[in-house]
Amino acid sequence: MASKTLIPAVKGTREFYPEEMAQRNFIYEKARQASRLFGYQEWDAPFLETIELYAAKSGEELVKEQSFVFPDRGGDLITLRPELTPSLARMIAQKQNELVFPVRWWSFGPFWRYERPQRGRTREFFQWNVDMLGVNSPEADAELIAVAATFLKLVGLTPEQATIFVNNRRLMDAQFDALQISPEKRMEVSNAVDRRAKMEAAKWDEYVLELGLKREQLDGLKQILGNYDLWQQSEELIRLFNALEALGVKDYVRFDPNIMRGLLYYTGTVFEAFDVSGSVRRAILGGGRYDNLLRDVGGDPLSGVGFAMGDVVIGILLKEKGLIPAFIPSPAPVLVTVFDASLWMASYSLAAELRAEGWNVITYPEPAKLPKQFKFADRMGVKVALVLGPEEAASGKVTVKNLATATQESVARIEVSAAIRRMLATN
RNA sequence: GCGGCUGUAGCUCAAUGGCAGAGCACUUGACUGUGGAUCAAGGUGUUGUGGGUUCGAGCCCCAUCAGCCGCCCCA
Repeated sequence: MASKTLIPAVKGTREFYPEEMAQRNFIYEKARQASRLFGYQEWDAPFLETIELYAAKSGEELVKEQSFVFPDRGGDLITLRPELTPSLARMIAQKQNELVFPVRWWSFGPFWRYERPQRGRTREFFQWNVDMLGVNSPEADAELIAVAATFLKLVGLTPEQATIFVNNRRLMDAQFDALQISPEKRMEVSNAVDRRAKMEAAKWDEYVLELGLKREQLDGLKQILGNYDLWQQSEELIRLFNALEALGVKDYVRFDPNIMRGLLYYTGTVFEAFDVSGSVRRAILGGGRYDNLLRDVGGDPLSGVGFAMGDVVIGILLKEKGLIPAFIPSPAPVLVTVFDASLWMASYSLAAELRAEGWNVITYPEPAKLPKQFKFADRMGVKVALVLGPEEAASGKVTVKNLATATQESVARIEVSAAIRRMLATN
Protein backbone atom coordinates (compact mmCIF):
# COMPACT_ATOMS: atom_id res chain seq x y z
CA MET A 1 0.00 0.00 0.00
CA ALA A 2 0.98 3.59 -0.43
CA SER A 3 0.46 4.40 3.23
CA LYS A 4 4.16 4.94 3.76
CA THR A 5 4.30 7.76 1.28
CA LEU A 6 1.05 9.48 2.31
CA ILE A 7 1.63 12.84 3.89
CA PRO A 8 -0.48 12.85 7.04
CA ALA A 9 -3.15 15.45 7.75
CA VAL A 10 -2.19 18.23 10.13
CA LYS A 11 -2.52 17.21 13.78
CA GLY A 12 -5.88 17.99 15.28
CA THR A 13 -7.66 18.47 11.96
CA ARG A 14 -10.52 16.32 10.77
CA GLU A 15 -11.14 15.03 7.27
CA PHE A 16 -14.74 15.21 6.21
CA TYR A 17 -15.54 12.23 4.04
CA PRO A 18 -19.07 12.48 2.62
CA GLU A 19 -20.60 10.77 5.65
CA GLU A 20 -18.89 13.16 8.09
CA MET A 21 -19.75 16.06 5.83
CA ALA A 22 -23.42 15.08 6.00
CA GLN A 23 -23.17 15.09 9.78
CA ARG A 24 -21.57 18.53 9.78
CA ASN A 25 -24.24 19.82 7.44
CA PHE A 26 -26.94 18.36 9.70
CA ILE A 27 -25.61 20.40 12.59
CA TYR A 28 -25.26 23.46 10.37
CA GLU A 29 -28.83 23.11 9.10
CA LYS A 30 -30.30 22.82 12.59
CA ALA A 31 -28.25 25.79 13.80
CA ARG A 32 -29.46 27.77 10.81
CA GLN A 33 -33.04 26.72 11.42
CA ALA A 34 -32.93 27.70 15.11
CA SER A 35 -31.31 31.05 14.26
CA ARG A 36 -33.83 31.88 11.58
CA LEU A 37 -36.78 30.93 13.78
CA PHE A 38 -35.81 33.90 15.94
CA GLY A 39 -35.07 36.21 13.01
CA TYR A 40 -31.29 36.27 13.27
CA GLN A 41 -29.21 37.29 10.23
CA GLU A 42 -26.31 35.18 8.99
CA TRP A 43 -22.92 36.90 8.79
CA ASP A 44 -19.23 36.08 8.92
CA ALA A 45 -15.87 37.66 9.67
CA PRO A 46 -12.38 37.07 8.23
CA PHE A 47 -10.70 33.78 9.12
CA LEU A 48 -7.40 35.63 9.33
CA GLU A 49 -6.93 38.47 11.79
CA THR A 50 -3.99 40.34 13.28
CA ILE A 51 -2.87 39.21 16.68
CA GLU A 52 -3.59 42.66 18.12
CA LEU A 53 -7.31 42.08 17.79
CA TYR A 54 -7.13 39.29 20.34
CA ALA A 55 -4.40 40.78 22.46
CA ALA A 56 -6.81 43.59 23.29
CA LYS A 57 -9.37 41.57 25.12
CA SER A 58 -9.13 37.78 24.94
CA GLY A 59 -7.60 35.83 27.77
CA GLU A 60 -3.84 35.73 27.75
CA GLU A 61 -3.77 31.96 27.46
CA LEU A 62 -5.99 32.00 24.40
CA VAL A 63 -3.68 34.43 22.58
CA LYS A 64 -0.26 33.28 23.70
CA GLU A 65 -0.71 29.54 24.02
CA GLN A 66 -3.70 28.56 21.97
CA SER A 67 -3.59 30.56 18.77
CA PHE A 68 -2.08 29.68 15.42
CA VAL A 69 0.13 32.68 14.76
CA PHE A 70 2.51 33.11 11.86
CA PRO A 71 4.26 35.97 10.05
CA ASP A 72 2.98 36.82 6.60
CA ARG A 73 5.37 37.75 3.80
CA GLY A 74 5.41 41.34 4.94
CA GLY A 75 6.33 40.37 8.47
CA ASP A 76 2.97 41.07 10.13
CA LEU A 77 1.76 38.53 12.65
CA ILE A 78 -1.35 36.84 11.38
CA THR A 79 -3.65 34.74 13.54
CA LEU A 80 -6.09 32.06 12.48
CA ARG A 81 -9.14 33.21 14.39
CA PRO A 82 -9.54 31.36 17.71
CA GLU A 83 -12.92 32.96 18.43
CA LEU A 84 -15.38 35.27 16.77
CA THR A 85 -16.41 37.82 19.36
CA PRO A 86 -13.53 40.32 18.87
CA SER A 87 -14.23 40.41 15.13
CA LEU A 88 -17.89 40.92 15.91
CA ALA A 89 -17.10 43.79 18.24
CA ARG A 90 -14.98 45.49 15.57
CA MET A 91 -17.51 45.02 12.81
CA ILE A 92 -20.27 46.43 15.02
CA ALA A 93 -18.10 49.34 16.12
CA GLN A 94 -17.24 50.22 12.50
CA LYS A 95 -20.86 50.65 11.53
CA GLN A 96 -22.29 51.56 14.89
CA ASN A 97 -24.15 54.53 13.43
CA GLU A 98 -25.75 52.78 10.50
CA LEU A 99 -26.77 49.37 11.85
CA VAL A 100 -30.36 48.72 12.86
CA PHE A 101 -30.40 47.81 16.53
CA PRO A 102 -30.84 45.44 18.13
CA VAL A 103 -28.42 43.55 15.96
CA ARG A 104 -29.28 39.84 15.89
CA TRP A 105 -26.58 37.94 14.06
CA TRP A 106 -25.52 34.31 13.75
CA SER A 107 -22.53 32.67 12.13
CA PHE A 108 -21.15 29.18 11.53
CA GLY A 109 -17.58 28.74 10.48
CA PRO A 110 -14.11 27.36 11.16
CA PHE A 111 -11.89 28.28 14.11
CA TRP A 112 -8.44 27.16 15.19
CA ARG A 113 -6.90 26.66 18.59
CA TYR A 114 -3.50 25.18 19.19
CA GLU A 115 -4.47 22.70 21.88
CA ARG A 116 -3.66 19.14 22.66
CA PRO A 117 -6.30 17.17 20.72
CA GLN A 118 -8.47 14.90 22.86
CA ARG A 119 -12.04 13.69 23.10
CA GLY A 120 -14.29 16.59 22.18
CA ARG A 121 -11.37 18.86 21.30
CA THR A 122 -9.66 19.34 17.98
CA ARG A 123 -7.36 22.07 16.70
CA GLU A 124 -9.65 22.92 13.83
CA PHE A 125 -13.34 23.05 14.55
CA PHE A 126 -16.56 24.68 13.47
CA GLN A 127 -18.48 26.95 15.75
CA TRP A 128 -21.97 28.35 15.75
CA ASN A 129 -22.12 31.85 17.20
CA VAL A 130 -25.31 33.74 18.02
CA ASP A 131 -25.34 37.27 19.39
CA MET A 132 -27.72 40.11 20.12
CA LEU A 133 -26.35 43.59 20.70
CA GLY A 134 -28.06 46.78 21.74
CA VAL A 135 -30.50 45.48 24.33
CA ASN A 136 -29.47 45.00 27.91
CA SER A 137 -32.19 43.06 29.67
CA PRO A 138 -32.80 39.65 31.20
CA GLU A 139 -35.47 39.16 28.55
CA ALA A 140 -32.84 39.52 25.83
CA ASP A 141 -30.66 37.00 27.69
CA ALA A 142 -33.66 34.68 27.76
CA GLU A 143 -34.04 34.94 24.00
CA LEU A 144 -30.47 33.75 23.43
CA ILE A 145 -31.00 30.85 25.80
CA ALA A 146 -34.21 30.09 23.93
CA VAL A 147 -32.32 29.97 20.61
CA ALA A 148 -29.93 27.46 22.16
CA ALA A 149 -32.77 25.42 23.65
CA THR A 150 -34.59 25.45 20.32
CA PHE A 151 -31.51 24.01 18.67
CA LEU A 152 -31.33 21.23 21.26
CA LYS A 153 -34.98 20.47 20.60
CA LEU A 154 -34.55 20.53 16.82
CA VAL A 155 -31.75 17.97 16.87
CA GLY A 156 -33.87 15.72 19.05
CA LEU A 157 -32.19 16.15 22.43
CA THR A 158 -34.65 16.13 25.31
CA PRO A 159 -34.30 18.22 28.51
CA GLU A 160 -33.41 14.95 30.23
CA GLN A 161 -30.47 14.54 27.87
CA ALA A 162 -29.22 18.10 27.52
CA THR A 163 -29.77 20.92 29.97
CA ILE A 164 -28.75 24.57 29.94
CA PHE A 165 -27.44 25.71 33.32
CA VAL A 166 -27.70 29.40 34.13
CA ASN A 167 -26.05 31.69 36.63
CA ASN A 168 -25.40 35.39 37.00
CA ARG A 169 -22.04 37.02 37.59
CA ARG A 170 -23.50 39.98 39.47
CA LEU A 171 -25.39 37.67 41.80
CA MET A 172 -22.24 35.71 42.52
CA ASP A 173 -20.18 38.85 43.00
CA ALA A 174 -22.71 40.01 45.59
CA GLN A 175 -22.46 36.65 47.33
CA PHE A 176 -18.68 36.77 47.26
CA ASP A 177 -18.80 40.28 48.69
CA ALA A 178 -21.03 39.07 51.50
CA LEU A 179 -18.38 36.47 52.29
CA GLN A 180 -15.78 39.23 52.16
CA ILE A 181 -13.93 37.56 49.33
CA SER A 182 -11.93 40.38 47.82
CA PRO A 183 -12.51 41.37 44.18
CA GLU A 184 -8.87 40.45 43.44
CA LYS A 185 -9.55 36.89 44.53
CA ARG A 186 -12.80 36.52 42.65
CA MET A 187 -11.11 35.31 39.49
CA GLU A 188 -9.22 32.54 41.27
CA VAL A 189 -12.26 31.53 43.26
CA SER A 190 -14.33 31.47 40.06
CA ASN A 191 -11.79 29.19 38.45
CA ALA A 192 -11.91 26.96 41.50
CA VAL A 193 -15.69 26.77 41.18
CA ASP A 194 -15.30 25.81 37.52
CA ARG A 195 -13.05 22.95 38.51
CA ARG A 196 -15.08 21.71 41.42
CA ALA A 197 -16.98 19.01 39.52
CA LYS A 198 -13.69 17.47 38.38
CA MET A 199 -12.11 17.22 41.84
CA GLU A 200 -12.68 15.18 44.94
CA ALA A 201 -14.51 17.14 47.61
CA ALA A 202 -11.72 17.03 50.18
CA LYS A 203 -9.07 17.99 47.65
CA TRP A 204 -11.16 20.87 46.46
CA ASP A 205 -11.55 22.19 50.02
CA GLU A 206 -7.81 22.03 50.42
CA TYR A 207 -7.28 23.82 47.12
CA VAL A 208 -9.64 26.65 48.06
CA LEU A 209 -7.99 27.09 51.45
CA GLU A 210 -4.65 27.31 49.67
CA LEU A 211 -6.04 30.23 47.68
CA GLY A 212 -6.15 32.08 50.98
CA LEU A 213 -9.79 31.68 51.97
CA LYS A 214 -10.60 31.21 55.61
CA ARG A 215 -12.42 28.12 56.80
CA GLU A 216 -15.68 30.04 57.34
CA GLN A 217 -15.39 31.57 53.87
CA LEU A 218 -15.03 28.10 52.41
CA ASP A 219 -18.08 26.91 54.32
CA GLY A 220 -20.02 29.94 53.15
CA LEU A 221 -18.91 29.35 49.57
CA LYS A 222 -20.03 25.73 49.71
CA GLN A 223 -23.36 26.82 51.09
CA ILE A 224 -23.81 29.23 48.18
CA LEU A 225 -22.80 26.63 45.62
CA GLY A 226 -25.32 24.19 47.06
CA ASN A 227 -28.16 26.66 47.14
CA TYR A 228 -30.23 26.08 44.02
CA ASP A 229 -32.85 28.61 45.16
CA LEU A 230 -30.32 31.41 45.17
CA TRP A 231 -31.72 32.78 41.92
CA GLN A 232 -34.73 34.04 43.83
CA GLN A 233 -32.46 36.69 45.34
CA SER A 234 -31.69 38.07 41.88
CA GLU A 235 -34.20 40.34 40.20
CA GLU A 236 -32.46 39.63 36.89
CA LEU A 237 -32.78 35.90 37.22
CA ILE A 238 -36.40 36.09 38.30
CA ARG A 239 -37.16 38.06 35.14
CA LEU A 240 -35.02 35.69 33.09
CA PHE A 241 -36.87 32.58 34.19
CA ASN A 242 -40.19 34.33 33.74
CA ALA A 243 -39.24 35.09 30.14
CA LEU A 244 -37.97 31.56 29.55
CA GLU A 245 -41.33 30.22 30.62
CA ALA A 246 -43.14 32.54 28.22
CA LEU A 247 -40.76 31.52 25.43
CA GLY A 248 -41.65 27.89 26.07
CA VAL A 249 -38.17 26.58 26.81
CA LYS A 250 -38.07 26.51 30.60
CA ASP A 251 -37.83 22.69 30.57
CA TYR A 252 -34.33 22.96 29.15
CA VAL A 253 -33.02 25.48 31.66
CA ARG A 254 -31.98 25.24 35.30
CA PHE A 255 -30.30 27.61 37.70
CA ASP A 256 -26.92 26.40 38.90
CA PRO A 257 -24.65 28.53 41.09
CA ASN A 258 -21.66 26.42 40.02
CA ILE A 259 -21.65 27.80 36.48
CA MET A 260 -19.00 30.52 36.33
CA ARG A 261 -17.30 30.44 32.93
CA GLY A 262 -13.68 31.39 32.64
CA LEU A 263 -13.97 34.13 30.08
CA LEU A 264 -13.21 37.52 31.52
CA TYR A 265 -15.68 39.57 29.57
CA TYR A 266 -18.92 38.14 30.90
CA THR A 267 -20.62 40.56 33.27
CA GLY A 268 -24.15 39.32 33.94
CA THR A 269 -26.03 36.22 32.88
CA VAL A 270 -23.83 33.22 32.06
CA PHE A 271 -24.97 29.83 30.78
CA GLU A 272 -23.64 26.49 29.65
CA ALA A 273 -25.36 23.44 28.20
CA PHE A 274 -24.25 19.97 29.23
CA ASP A 275 -24.97 16.42 28.31
CA VAL A 276 -26.82 15.39 31.45
CA SER A 277 -26.32 11.67 30.91
CA GLY A 278 -22.65 12.49 31.39
CA SER A 279 -20.83 10.63 28.64
CA VAL A 280 -19.18 13.79 27.38
CA ARG A 281 -18.20 15.89 30.33
CA ARG A 282 -17.62 18.99 28.28
CA ALA A 283 -19.93 21.91 27.65
CA ILE A 284 -22.01 21.61 24.51
CA LEU A 285 -22.34 25.36 24.27
CA GLY A 286 -21.70 28.36 26.46
CA GLY A 287 -22.38 32.05 26.55
CA GLY A 288 -23.45 35.06 28.50
CA ARG A 289 -23.81 38.81 28.65
CA TYR A 290 -20.89 41.08 27.95
CA ASP A 291 -21.29 44.76 28.74
CA ASN A 292 -17.88 46.21 27.98
CA LEU A 293 -16.69 44.54 24.83
CA LEU A 294 -17.56 47.30 22.37
CA ARG A 295 -16.00 49.94 24.56
CA ASP A 296 -12.87 47.80 24.90
CA VAL A 297 -12.30 47.70 21.15
CA GLY A 298 -12.86 51.44 20.82
CA GLY A 299 -16.54 51.64 20.03
CA ASP A 300 -19.32 53.39 21.92
CA PRO A 301 -20.45 51.38 24.94
CA LEU A 302 -22.95 48.76 23.86
CA SER A 303 -24.14 45.71 25.73
CA GLY A 304 -24.47 42.33 24.10
CA VAL A 305 -25.37 38.75 24.84
CA GLY A 306 -24.38 35.67 22.92
CA PHE A 307 -23.24 32.10 22.94
CA ALA A 308 -21.07 29.72 20.95
CA MET A 309 -21.36 26.02 20.21
CA GLY A 310 -18.52 23.92 18.81
CA ASP A 311 -19.38 21.15 16.38
CA VAL A 312 -17.22 18.51 18.04
CA VAL A 313 -18.95 17.83 21.35
CA ILE A 314 -22.46 18.08 19.92
CA GLY A 315 -21.35 15.78 17.10
CA ILE A 316 -20.15 13.11 19.52
CA LEU A 317 -23.35 13.45 21.49
CA LEU A 318 -25.71 13.23 18.53
CA LYS A 319 -23.87 10.21 17.22
CA GLU A 320 -24.04 8.48 20.60
CA LYS A 321 -27.75 9.10 20.92
CA GLY A 322 -28.43 7.97 17.36
CA LEU A 323 -29.81 11.35 16.37
CA ILE A 324 -27.84 11.78 13.15
CA PRO A 325 -30.08 10.91 10.20
CA ALA A 326 -29.12 7.80 8.26
CA PHE A 327 -26.51 8.60 5.65
CA ILE A 328 -27.63 8.31 2.05
CA PRO A 329 -24.48 8.23 -0.07
CA SER A 330 -25.81 9.56 -3.34
CA PRO A 331 -27.89 12.71 -3.48
CA ALA A 332 -29.43 11.24 -6.63
CA PRO A 333 -32.42 8.92 -6.11
CA VAL A 334 -32.15 7.73 -9.70
CA LEU A 335 -29.47 5.69 -11.47
CA VAL A 336 -29.44 5.25 -15.23
CA THR A 337 -27.65 2.03 -16.15
CA VAL A 338 -25.57 1.64 -19.31
CA PHE A 339 -26.54 -1.60 -21.01
CA ASP A 340 -23.77 -1.80 -23.59
CA ALA A 341 -21.56 0.39 -25.77
CA SER A 342 -24.21 0.83 -28.46
CA LEU A 343 -26.79 2.14 -25.97
CA TRP A 344 -24.32 4.11 -23.82
CA MET A 345 -25.19 7.50 -25.29
CA ALA A 346 -28.90 6.70 -25.30
CA SER A 347 -28.65 6.24 -21.54
CA TYR A 348 -26.81 9.53 -21.20
CA SER A 349 -29.54 11.28 -23.20
CA LEU A 350 -32.19 9.77 -20.96
CA ALA A 351 -30.31 11.01 -17.89
CA ALA A 352 -30.02 14.48 -19.42
CA GLU A 353 -33.76 14.63 -20.10
CA LEU A 354 -34.57 13.65 -16.53
CA ARG A 355 -32.16 16.25 -15.17
CA ALA A 356 -33.89 18.85 -17.33
CA GLU A 357 -37.09 17.88 -15.52
CA GLY A 358 -35.38 18.53 -12.20
CA TRP A 359 -34.35 15.04 -11.11
CA ASN A 360 -30.99 14.36 -9.55
CA VAL A 361 -29.68 11.55 -11.72
CA ILE A 362 -26.48 9.52 -11.49
CA THR A 363 -25.31 7.43 -14.42
CA TYR A 364 -23.16 4.35 -14.48
CA PRO A 365 -20.03 5.73 -16.12
CA GLU A 366 -19.50 2.94 -18.67
CA PRO A 367 -21.02 -0.27 -19.95
CA ALA A 368 -20.79 -3.11 -17.42
CA LYS A 369 -22.61 -6.21 -16.36
CA LEU A 370 -25.97 -5.35 -14.88
CA PRO A 371 -25.34 -7.11 -11.57
CA LYS A 372 -22.37 -4.83 -11.06
CA GLN A 373 -24.43 -1.76 -11.88
CA PHE A 374 -27.26 -2.77 -9.58
CA LYS A 375 -24.83 -3.47 -6.82
CA PHE A 376 -23.39 0.00 -7.33
CA ALA A 377 -26.90 1.49 -7.18
CA ASP A 378 -27.48 -0.34 -3.93
CA ARG A 379 -24.23 0.83 -2.37
CA MET A 380 -24.93 4.42 -3.32
CA GLY A 381 -28.38 4.34 -1.73
CA VAL A 382 -30.15 4.96 -5.02
CA LYS A 383 -33.90 4.32 -4.89
CA VAL A 384 -34.75 3.77 -8.55
CA ALA A 385 -32.72 2.19 -11.35
CA LEU A 386 -33.49 2.63 -15.03
CA VAL A 387 -32.57 0.12 -17.71
CA LEU A 388 -32.43 1.06 -21.36
CA GLY A 389 -31.54 -2.19 -23.15
CA PRO A 390 -32.18 -3.49 -26.69
CA GLU A 391 -35.77 -4.47 -25.91
CA GLU A 392 -36.60 -1.08 -24.44
CA ALA A 393 -34.83 0.72 -27.27
CA ALA A 394 -36.80 -1.24 -29.85
CA SER A 395 -40.14 -0.45 -28.23
CA GLY A 396 -39.39 3.13 -27.15
CA LYS A 397 -39.64 2.20 -23.50
CA VAL A 398 -37.59 2.30 -20.33
CA THR A 399 -37.58 -0.22 -17.50
CA VAL A 400 -38.01 1.52 -14.15
CA LYS A 401 -37.11 -0.55 -11.11
CA ASN A 402 -37.92 0.22 -7.50
CA LEU A 403 -34.91 -1.04 -5.61
CA ALA A 404 -36.65 -1.06 -2.27
CA THR A 405 -39.40 -3.42 -3.37
CA ALA A 406 -37.55 -5.16 -6.22
CA THR A 407 -40.51 -4.49 -8.50
CA GLN A 408 -40.22 -2.98 -11.94
CA GLU A 409 -42.28 -1.84 -14.83
CA SER A 410 -41.64 -0.99 -18.44
CA VAL A 411 -43.03 2.39 -19.39
CA ALA A 412 -42.97 4.71 -22.37
CA ARG A 413 -40.13 7.15 -22.31
CA ILE A 414 -42.37 10.16 -21.58
CA GLU A 415 -43.88 8.28 -18.64
CA VAL A 416 -40.56 7.68 -16.90
CA SER A 417 -40.74 10.76 -14.73
CA ALA A 418 -44.21 9.89 -13.48
CA ALA A 419 -43.15 6.30 -12.76
CA ILE A 420 -40.18 7.50 -10.71
CA ARG A 421 -42.38 9.88 -8.79
CA ARG A 422 -44.82 7.06 -7.96
CA MET A 423 -42.03 4.79 -6.72
CA LEU A 424 -40.42 7.44 -4.57
CA ALA A 425 -43.79 8.29 -3.05
CA THR A 426 -44.36 4.74 -1.88
CA ASN A 427 -40.90 4.30 -0.39
C1' G B 1 3.50 22.39 28.21
C1' C B 2 2.68 17.77 31.82
C1' G B 3 1.02 12.50 32.81
C1' G B 4 -0.95 7.58 31.17
C1' C B 5 -2.30 3.93 27.29
C1' U B 6 -1.92 2.05 22.28
C1' G B 7 0.48 1.31 17.26
C1' U B 8 0.18 -6.10 13.45
C1' A B 9 -3.87 -6.90 6.35
C1' G B 10 -8.49 -1.68 3.96
C1' C B 11 -11.29 -2.22 9.19
C1' U B 12 -11.67 -4.79 14.21
C1' C B 13 -8.28 -7.63 16.56
C1' A B 14 -5.20 -12.50 17.80
C1' A B 15 -0.24 -14.70 17.88
C1' U B 16 4.26 -18.20 25.55
C1' G B 17 11.19 -14.68 22.63
C1' G B 18 10.73 -19.82 17.82
C1' C B 19 7.01 -20.78 10.20
C1' A B 20 2.45 -13.61 11.10
C1' G B 21 -3.17 -15.44 11.75
C1' A B 22 -8.85 -14.91 12.14
C1' G B 23 -13.43 -12.36 11.26
C1' C B 24 -15.40 -8.52 8.41
C1' A B 25 -14.52 -5.93 3.95
C1' C B 26 -12.68 -6.33 -1.09
C1' U B 27 -12.15 -8.91 -6.18
C1' U B 28 -13.95 -12.83 -9.26
C1' G B 29 -17.36 -16.67 -10.16
C1' A B 30 -21.88 -19.76 -9.34
C1' C B 31 -25.79 -15.98 -12.35
C1' U B 32 -24.17 -13.70 -20.75
C1' G B 33 -31.05 -8.62 -18.89
C1' U B 34 -31.21 -7.15 -12.69
C1' G B 35 -28.85 -5.29 -6.19
C1' G B 36 -29.08 -6.80 -0.82
C1' A B 37 -28.95 -13.21 0.91
C1' U B 38 -26.02 -17.80 0.24
C1' C B 39 -21.87 -20.69 -1.48
C1' A B 40 -16.92 -21.19 -3.76
C1' A B 41 -12.24 -19.34 -5.10
C1' G B 42 -8.56 -15.39 -4.62
C1' G B 43 -4.97 -11.21 -3.05
C1' U B 44 -2.86 -9.24 1.54
C1' G B 45 1.78 -7.22 5.51
C1' U B 46 9.13 -4.05 5.15
C1' U B 47 4.25 -5.95 12.51
C1' G B 48 4.41 3.02 12.70
C1' U B 49 9.87 4.50 12.06
C1' G B 50 15.20 4.13 13.57
C1' G B 51 18.59 1.81 16.66
C1' G B 52 19.91 -1.99 20.50
C1' U B 53 19.83 -6.93 23.27
C1' U B 54 19.52 -12.10 21.41
C1' C B 55 21.33 -18.02 17.87
C1' G B 56 16.47 -15.91 16.88
C1' A B 57 12.27 -9.87 18.21
C1' G B 58 5.37 -8.48 16.49
C1' C B 59 6.79 -9.65 21.70
C1' C B 60 12.38 -7.27 25.65
C1' C B 61 15.30 -2.21 25.92
C1' C B 62 16.20 2.99 24.05
C1' A B 63 14.80 6.84 20.86
C1' U B 64 11.31 8.94 17.58
C1' C B 65 6.61 9.73 15.17
C1' A B 66 1.38 9.17 15.25
C1' G B 67 -3.29 8.24 17.60
C1' C B 68 -6.30 7.88 21.96
C1' C B 69 -7.41 9.17 27.27
C1' G B 70 -6.71 12.72 31.15
C1' C B 71 -4.42 17.62 33.23
C1' C B 72 -4.24 22.90 31.79
C1' C B 73 -7.71 25.86 29.01
C1' C B 74 -12.04 26.10 26.63
C1' A B 75 -16.72 25.61 21.97
